[in-house]
Amino acid sequence: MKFEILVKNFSLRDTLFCGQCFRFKAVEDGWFILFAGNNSCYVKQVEDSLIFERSTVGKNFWNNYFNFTTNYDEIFSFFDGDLILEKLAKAYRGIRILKQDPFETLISFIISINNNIPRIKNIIELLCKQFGEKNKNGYSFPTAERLKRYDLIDFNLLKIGFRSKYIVDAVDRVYSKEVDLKNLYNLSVEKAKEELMKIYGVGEKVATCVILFGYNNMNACPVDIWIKRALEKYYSNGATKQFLRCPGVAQQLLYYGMKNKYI
DNA sequence: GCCCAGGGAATCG
DNA sequence: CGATTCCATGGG
Repeated sequence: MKFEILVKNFSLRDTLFCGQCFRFKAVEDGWFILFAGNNSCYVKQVEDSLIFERSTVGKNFWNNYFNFTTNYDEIFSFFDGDLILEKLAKAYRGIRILKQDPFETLISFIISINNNIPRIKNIIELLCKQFGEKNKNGYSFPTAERLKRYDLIDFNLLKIGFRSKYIVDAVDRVYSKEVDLKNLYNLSVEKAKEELMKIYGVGEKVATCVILFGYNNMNACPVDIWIKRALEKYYSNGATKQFLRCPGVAQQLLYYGMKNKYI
């Protein structure tokens, strides 16, 4: 399928590179191959137009995935009065928090534990190639049903390392619905965290990433090493009221700003 | 050889 | 409770 979505104050590049998602690849001439769950497309931004080709799914899916129905101009204006967030909001106003698939987000951020982004991307790509289903642009992200067929030894072949046992436990609990991922929408951060942290290997950080990136709960605020550094540097007296108006986006701006050495 | 990466569990005081 | 240590792997 081929179509176009008109966008305003949006940056495909910043949205993809700001560290929230892992399954995309720059091809040529500004095009990206983008995967989300079992869907995929070729996508390219030309000014205020987002062009899709070879999409496996209609434009409603991507409209939702990119969160285009949410007013981000308003969210960024929440930060007025906080000098750091103001500066970041101006530079990175094109960022959107994606609405990713909860299971894909869960497994991806388990893989992210004490790991770096290029390696996380590699492992996830291998995981899809090994255990996903082939489609016209590549491979789907394997479902819990599919991953249920494999064990520690299979995952270790992908160099997942000590995280393999965490994935096995996550697949078990999701498949058995002891942790029912469909029930976590619209829960408070604390309640959702309580559920997700039943999984061996899922702590505060991974849980809040799933709640933010998989359930689009803007109150979730994952704290990794970069956010820790940013908080020490700029918020040693605690978060500002502006920060607390949208912790999810504030956190994403700080992460991207720190990694880019922009702040 | 060292240190680090979108951390978490186990152990110890 | 907080602090420390171990966990696999690859890049710098």
